[in-house]
Amino acid sequence: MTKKVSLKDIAEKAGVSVTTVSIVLNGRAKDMKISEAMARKILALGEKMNYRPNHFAKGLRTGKTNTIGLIVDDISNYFFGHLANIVEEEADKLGYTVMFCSSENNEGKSRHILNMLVDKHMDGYIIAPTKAMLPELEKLVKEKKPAVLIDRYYQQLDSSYVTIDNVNGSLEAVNYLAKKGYRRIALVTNLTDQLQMIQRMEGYQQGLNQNHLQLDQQIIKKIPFGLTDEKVVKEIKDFVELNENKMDAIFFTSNNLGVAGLEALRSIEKRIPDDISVICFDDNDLFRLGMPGISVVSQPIKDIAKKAVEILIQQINQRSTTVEHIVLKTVMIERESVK
Amino acid sequence: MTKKVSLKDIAEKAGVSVTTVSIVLNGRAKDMKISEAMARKILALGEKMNYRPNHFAKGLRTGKTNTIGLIVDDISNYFFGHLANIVEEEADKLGYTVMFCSSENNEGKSRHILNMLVDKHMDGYIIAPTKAMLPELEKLVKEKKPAVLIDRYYQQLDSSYVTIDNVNGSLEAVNYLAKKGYRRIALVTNLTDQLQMIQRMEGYQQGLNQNHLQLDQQIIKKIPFGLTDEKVVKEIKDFVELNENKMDAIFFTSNNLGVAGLEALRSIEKRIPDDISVICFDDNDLFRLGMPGISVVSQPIKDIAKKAVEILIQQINQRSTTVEHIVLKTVMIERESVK
DNA sequence: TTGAAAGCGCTAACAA
DNA sequence: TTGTTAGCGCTTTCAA
Repeated sequence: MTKKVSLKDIAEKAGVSVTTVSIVLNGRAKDMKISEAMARKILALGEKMNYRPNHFAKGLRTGKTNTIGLIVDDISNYFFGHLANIVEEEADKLGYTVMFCSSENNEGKSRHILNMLVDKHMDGYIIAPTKAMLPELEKLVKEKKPAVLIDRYYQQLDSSYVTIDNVNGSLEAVNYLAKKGYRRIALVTNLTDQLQMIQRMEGYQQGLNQNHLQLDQQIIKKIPFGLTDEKVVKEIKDFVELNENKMDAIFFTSNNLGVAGLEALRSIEKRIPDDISVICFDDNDLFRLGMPGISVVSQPIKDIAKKAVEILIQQINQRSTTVEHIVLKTVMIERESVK
Repeated sequence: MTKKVSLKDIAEKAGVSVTTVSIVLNGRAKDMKISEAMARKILALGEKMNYRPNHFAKGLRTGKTNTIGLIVDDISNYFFGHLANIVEEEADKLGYTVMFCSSENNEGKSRHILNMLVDKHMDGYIIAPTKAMLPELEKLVKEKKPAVLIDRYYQQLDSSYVTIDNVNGSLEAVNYLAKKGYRRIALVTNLTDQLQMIQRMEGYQQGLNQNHLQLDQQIIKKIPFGLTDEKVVKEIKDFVELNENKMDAIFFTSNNLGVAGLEALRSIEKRIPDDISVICFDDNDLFRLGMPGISVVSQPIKDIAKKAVEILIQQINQRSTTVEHIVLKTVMIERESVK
């Protein structure tokens, strides 16, 4: 009862060799021309004895784990949490479980967790990459390990990825504000060289250009990663207070920044949209249901996740080496934060 | 370069046996009285050759995976996402990775994922249990596999758990409303026999009693699990519209219900707190920063997660069989949703 | 149509 | 202080 049932146990009971049992239990009875009767008997026995294959042994032989590794910035973040949810759901349908790690956008941890996952022989990886992972990622790519990047990618890395059109998303946001007559559109983003942020910044600049607005460094705030939530709020608060007469709208380039931004604005009693208008990259419950609702550039999270899993599993199964670059569209959702 | 380095490779290079290498690389050189020089040499070689132990082989021998399984309702949920984040962080500090699955409060999936995790030999489990898992859980407990339940537990299961004082949390919420003069406090909860919900219901009833209020089934709504978000909103909307003159406040017993509730109330243009007051079990960004802020009974998510990991790892390491029952306190946070 | 045997990489008992 | 060896449970030649 308590002892684990192995192939050998079944083989003994059935009076056959482990080989035969292995073949049958792996559904290759037909291929190997095992007799119907034998196959049925073994299958029944496996069922009855509640045989569960030993993944270690299997893995040791085959190198397969049926596990995919997921690395995100922070699983408690709205975007990544929802993404992880779909990834797990899709993976589960295909018989995979997922191991997740949060990089926390932290150099040390980034490197370390990817190594950890590689050591544990994931069959494939879905990764929101970090600069510190680059060497490891290059190794993965060189060894043709299945991997799909999400949210951002690195040009020098010849790897599949699924992202969104960040430039255009930002551009739309700025155009939208400009059309409403805003001329002094502030930007709150992260201090980083991660591509998605660079691109959102790029879209912002293009937007200003298209609308003949001057880029003003004074109303651009870049917040480093790794600060506590309170710190971020404080930074934004100080930034707005210092420059309030120089801005009439603020564009937050992420979920997190937007949430912190709302908190900051509230703390200095700025009313949205009366005192200042707000728009944000990424959606969440607060933006959707808070008063006022916050206009956003939303990402198709479900599609991103599904596509990433799809591509990854394809790579795993067929060892297809075609590198896929998927760029999905964002959707502007107008709410009440811009008047 | 591309070939994996094994103990044997190192042994050959060092001119010793694999045993010696194994011992040294596992940090047991001192115990086994391996000579300093030898140890240093092997260590250096391991480093240089970039040795990475094969987890399959190790697992096959030792049964250890250095992985813990985490089962939550839904990783994209605020409560569980934040919980998972801390679990992963704490586990990582101790050299463990975490495999997560969302049960989605779905019978079939519940059973299936627990089996999947067991098959993959997690060293331990942190589980928000579901009724469908009960047989499997009993087996786990009987076999003394390290496991800690969170959020809820089952009386018949002699297992460690970390929860909060749900009864008292609800009681405080009702008392708070009653003190403010509310007499017709509606309840929106889930149709389930999960303990945390039963207890929150219990606290609600006690609260009514203590304040000499009548329990009125008409203003109690129990929403089944598994509905789409839209469906939940619809249910709440209908419920409120049908009974609006019978209620002056609503108590939502979870995060999800609260969010859906706000959406429902907005859709029928009920103003909080002018038309109706609202209080919710669980906190989140929307409640904290939305206008108006929603008063909540908040859970100490960090403490729950940390405690769960702590207990679990203790069990894993010392195979301590002492079953621990931790019940943490909730904190009422007053905001503007009750006037 | 089935079986014997090797071996994946590691650890631990036992020997030396 | 170090080495020999068996074996964890499985898959896969190769042989029968």
